[in-house]
Amino acid sequence: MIRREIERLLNVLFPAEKIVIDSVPRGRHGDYSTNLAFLLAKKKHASPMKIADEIAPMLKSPALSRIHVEEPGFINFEIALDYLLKNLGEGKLLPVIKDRGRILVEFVSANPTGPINIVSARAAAVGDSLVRLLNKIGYDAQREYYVNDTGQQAEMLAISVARRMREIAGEPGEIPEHGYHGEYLIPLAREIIAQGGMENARLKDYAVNYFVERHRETLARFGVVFDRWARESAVCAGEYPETALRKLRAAGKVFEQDGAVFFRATDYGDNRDRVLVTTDRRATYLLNDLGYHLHKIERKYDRLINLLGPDHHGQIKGLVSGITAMGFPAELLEIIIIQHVSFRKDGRAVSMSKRTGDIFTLDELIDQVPVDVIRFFFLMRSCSQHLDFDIDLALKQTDENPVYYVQYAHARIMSIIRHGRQQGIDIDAAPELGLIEEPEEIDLAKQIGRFDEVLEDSARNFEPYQITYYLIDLARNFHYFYQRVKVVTEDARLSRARIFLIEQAARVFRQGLEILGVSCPDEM
RNA sequence: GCGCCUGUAGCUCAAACGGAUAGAGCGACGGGCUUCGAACCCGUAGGCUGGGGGUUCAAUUCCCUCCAGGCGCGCCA
Repeated sequence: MIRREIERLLNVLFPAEKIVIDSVPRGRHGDYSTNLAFLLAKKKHASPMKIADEIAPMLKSPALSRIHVEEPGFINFEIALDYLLKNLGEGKLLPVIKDRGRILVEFVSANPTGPINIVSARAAAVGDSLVRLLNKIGYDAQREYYVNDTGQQAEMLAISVARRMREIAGEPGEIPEHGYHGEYLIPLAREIIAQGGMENARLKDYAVNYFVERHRETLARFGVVFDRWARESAVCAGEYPETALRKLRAAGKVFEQDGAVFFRATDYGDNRDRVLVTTDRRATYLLNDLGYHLHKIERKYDRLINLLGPDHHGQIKGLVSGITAMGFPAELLEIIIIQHVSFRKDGRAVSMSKRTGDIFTLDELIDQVPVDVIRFFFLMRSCSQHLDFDIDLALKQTDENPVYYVQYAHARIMSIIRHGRQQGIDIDAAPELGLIEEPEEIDLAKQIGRFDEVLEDSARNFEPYQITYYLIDLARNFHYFYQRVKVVTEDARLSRARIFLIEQAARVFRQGLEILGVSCPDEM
């Protein structure tokens, strides 16, 4: 909340500059600093120090107690504690700005041909938290799941299931090489047999729906509920792919070659042109996907965000250039690649290939590790980082496990407040904020006041992990504070003021963990 | 071969848009409970940020190049 105040202050005076506000390194004076003097120095051909000295006296705000200049030209700002505490008291914790816009986040979208694997699970955690975050700060964000229920994959699924059914009946039958070999098809095959079997076309739909339902259940166990399950078949039925093709053709970006229809993706920097319609007149995945995105755009979102697995980065160029070619701004679509998860158990890497059937599914993971821990671990890394998931560490209920570290801080606060109440502290009385003056208290208050900045940054970068880091850091800060400052003492007024402070910390833990989709118990 | 991602302490990772002395956790070593929850806290050791060049007042961050690892390069999805 302070940073925004400084931004406002500087923007009024220097609206043309691209001002950066940083936090000041530890051991130096101040809380925030700006590079403004360096920017102006270049234009005015003066020394940054001189300019900083000129600007500093012009800056005045109730949010700032002190402004001073440091070599080689930084302007440092110190937070006015009374302003900070007063704002915390008024509940200004979240950077809520009304009507920021409508955002659609599409994620997981696992093919309905088998269980949800670990990379998709990570996407589920990230996507869900992203939506929670965006909604919390004033966007209208929704979760969407795209079901690829047409094309060769679905056919192959039906064939594989049929083979499994024959196998159960005692007839020999190999599953084709590109079919699905996983044993997870066996229960489905039995289910269909129990219903007296069914012809091929119905079997395909049945199998697809079976997995869509499994996915829905698994994700619900994981705490992720989608607002909408879009079907590729429905998109096709609505003739969206045809419309996409027409738009591309109108833009002059379509040509025919060897009996197939191509999109001139190379015009947009792709390394080759992409097939839209095959020689046997079938729409490719790209064309259907472009149609699907037309469908999204038609629903009037200000922003479309897609989370994709690392093996899909090859298709980004095609999709983005297609959207651009159809006449939509490239910024409309934001694609985030969620990098791989390598998974270790008993010091051994576990393979996740769907083809071999040696799969580590989200369900299996949830069976072994608490959902709180899984989600927290998935949100501890930037999406662009490969993630090492150590299941042995995840299972530890000790201080090594950061989830409990954060939850413990909150439980501890709630315990102190209970204790305070027992000691007769009037929790409902207005706190005298002026009594807060110990350095540990001030540090804690300042860090609490940064929550809104973390949410802003996190939302701008689409990286919920920044919140995770912040919460761990806040927990550390609180535990340190706790060790040095006694909250509940004989001094009732002081106790009340300190309880106010830790109440604010507890609020941040609750809000933050809620965004991560992790529980926040009062006792543990 | 082309494209994307990654390389920071023994291990796992931070450091948004270039900013000041590169920070945490785990592991190692040494301390701290008659006091609000020790699932906690404090201290010490540990770094040519993969190598080399460049741009800049300022580079872990941007550019070039090399090295190493991961992934992707179908008229599959």
